[in-house]
This record gives sequence, C-alpha cells and structure tokens, in this order.
Amino acid sequence: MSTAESMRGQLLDAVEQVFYARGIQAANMSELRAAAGLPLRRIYQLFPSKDELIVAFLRRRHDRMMLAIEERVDAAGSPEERVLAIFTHLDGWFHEPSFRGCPWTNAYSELGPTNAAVAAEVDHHELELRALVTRIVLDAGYSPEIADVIYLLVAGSVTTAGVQHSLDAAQEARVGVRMLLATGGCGLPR
Amino acid sequence: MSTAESMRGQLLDAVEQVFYARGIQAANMSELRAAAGLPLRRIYQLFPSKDELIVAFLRRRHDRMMLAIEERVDAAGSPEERVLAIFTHLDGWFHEPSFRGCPWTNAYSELGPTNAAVAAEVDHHELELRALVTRIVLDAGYSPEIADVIYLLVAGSVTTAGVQHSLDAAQEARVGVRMLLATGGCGLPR
DNA sequence: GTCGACTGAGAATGGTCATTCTCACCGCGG
DNA sequence: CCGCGGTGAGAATGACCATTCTCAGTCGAC
Repeated sequence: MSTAESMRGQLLDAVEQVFYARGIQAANMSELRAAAGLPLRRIYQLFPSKDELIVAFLRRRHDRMMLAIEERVDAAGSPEERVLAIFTHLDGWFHEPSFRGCPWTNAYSELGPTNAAVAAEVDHHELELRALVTRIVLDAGYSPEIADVIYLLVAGSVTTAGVQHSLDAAQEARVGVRMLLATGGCGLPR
Repeated sequence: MSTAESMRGQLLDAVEQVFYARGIQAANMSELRAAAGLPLRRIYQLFPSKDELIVAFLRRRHDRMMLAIEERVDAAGSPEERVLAIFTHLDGWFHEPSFRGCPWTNAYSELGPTNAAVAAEVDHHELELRALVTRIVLDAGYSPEIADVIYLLVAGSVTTAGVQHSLDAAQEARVGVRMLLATGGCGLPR
C-alpha cells in the first residue's frame, strides 16, 4: 500500500542519495523522479518546490547524524572514550563508499549566498553539532577551550576527508584529540 | 593603454570578486562583464569558456595564498611562532569583510562531481597547502603526527569561519596549536 | 453502468544562461 | 578616398530546467 507517509520516505531516500552524490544544483527534478520512482506530479504534491526538498533533505540528515553520534557516545565507557566516540562515528562515515563530504557545507557553498532558507538550515546544523560536541567534551570533564579545538578537528576532518578523499582523516583527528586530552594534566602554556 | 595583459588582470580581479562573493554557479557572464568593464567578446578572447575562468580564478588565488603564508612564516622568529604564523594569516583573512569561506572547498562543493578540471585544481590546492603546512611544522622540529593534526585545524578553522561566521576560529585553532606543540615535551600517550 | 474525482506519464511553458553572431563603426595602410 | 581587420554593444541561438498543464485512463460510490 502506498500511503502518503511511505511515499514521502521513498522520495526523501532518493533525494538524499541523488542530492548528495551529484550535488544539489546539478541534480534536476527528472533525476529525482527517476530515482524516487514517483511521478513529478506527486513530488510536487509532497513538497511544493525544490527548495523545500533541499531543506527537508538537510534536516533529515541532520537528525540522523545527531542521533548516531549520541548513540555512539552513550555506548562508550571512559570520559576519553566518550569524546573519541565522535571520531569513531566520523571514521565509519568517511569509509562509506558514498561519502562525499559534509552535506551542510556543500549546500552552503552551493546555495548559501542565494538561498536564505538553506543558509538557515545549515546554520542550525552547525550550531547544534557544535553544541553537541561541546556538551560531550564538557560532560567528560574537559575545558571549554579544548571543546572548541575538538570541534575544529571535527570540522577539519570532515572537510579534509571530503575534498582530499583521505579516508584516515578521522584517525588523524583522533591522534590530535588524545594529545589534547592528555594536556589536561600537564600544565598548558596559558 | 589597454594591453592584453592589463585586461587579463582587470578581468581576473573582477572574476575573483564576483565568483567568491556570489558563488561560481550563481555568477553569470553578464555579471562578470559588468564587474570587469569589458565586453563579453573580449572575455571570451581571453578565456575560451567560463570553465577556464574558474580554473584561472582558483589558481591565481592559490598562488597568492601560498605566497602570503610563506612570507608570514619567514618573518616569524621562534619555531613555535613560525607554526602560529599560519594562523595569524588565517585570522587576518577571516576578518576581511569579503571573507566567505574557502574558495576551493566552495568550488569543490559546487562543481566537484561534474567538472573534472575544477576538481583537479582543488586537489592541487589541497595537496600543496597540506605540503606547505607539513613542511613548516617539520622544519620547526615537530612530529609528522602533529603536522597532520595542525593541518586539520587549518581546514577546520577555515570551514568554521566560513559557515558559522565565527571570526575567532583562527584564535581557537591557535589555542589548540599551542597545546599540541607543548605536548612535544611532556610525554604523549603513544 | 456512469459520473466525478483523481491518477500517471510526459508534453508545454517561461525563464535563465553560456556562447556565438550581427552590425555599425573605427583606425590605418595604400 | 578606399577597403579591411578588428572593435564594442548587445541581440540571437540553443540548451537546460523548475514548474504547470493536458489527457486518457481508472477506481469507487451510487
């Protein structure tokens, strides 16, 4: 049975795959139709415009990412491991064959200056991700300065893995994180 | 007098400004013509297609960035300061009113999957920048692992400053760099 | 069975854009 | 004075694309 709900899911699955693999602007509505196996007419019934699809795509992916990180952190043991769990998640993501960088910075690069709704959605993602990382690091007992630096390592490893296809960016970041967390006990220079 | 050389410079100045401010795809040839103050005909005489303009834009900017970093590093004194000089340069860049993220990752997000020449140019930039950062860190006497982490901080701060408009990303990265460099003398956990 | 509301498939519309073309015009060698 | 290689300005071309529309079916209610 094809309920509106199931068609919506089917559509968003296809949209995610096509937008992410080909780029948002490069993907046209015909491609989405083909990938979703739905008539154009129905796509426009579910979402009134391509812009709405873009926002829905970003939000859906955001929700999934936040959940995945939180689950992995919850499953980790020691404070240090809880922080490193973030990068364990990233490492898995980078190694997915479909990995092609950060959907949000990609969208922002493509559309940020011309599409306010997309820019707002990306903003929302970045703020929430930063808040999550900060919370994890602080809860583990480390300083806010360290949290800021670790967030930069998250952003840096995602970008680097995306553009340079260097799949071990998360491993490199891990090394940095362990160094940083270790300094907690050895007297920083200011 | 308007030599081909001077017109080329005039054109590339305008192209840089427009591509960077509005996004490559969003900027059309009419805009470029208006900004450059040159007839369309002449633009196509100087560069046979928009794609060539994009590549020239990326390369010109790349050369300038590499030079600027090297100059700043050369002017710095102690080994630690030489590494930090990278982030001094970034800090200045982020505070330019026109700053709108990394031109290369922006271009890669927009065109990477569909334009091989642009993807190659971005690759070239990333490789050279990484090599430069690595060389600076190694020359200053630190380990390759630290160089990798510092490169991630470079990438992370540029992305973060671009998307979040958080102008102090370079300062946060600086804090991290000083922590990392300090661990050189206090016994890392592996 | 038949009416009406809805459907899928894909064609039409209207707009945008990179690229090329037209044309009236200029400077200059003969 | 003549003709020609090149010029600027902007109009034509051809392609692409989001969005809307057409039309011939189809299903359910009565």
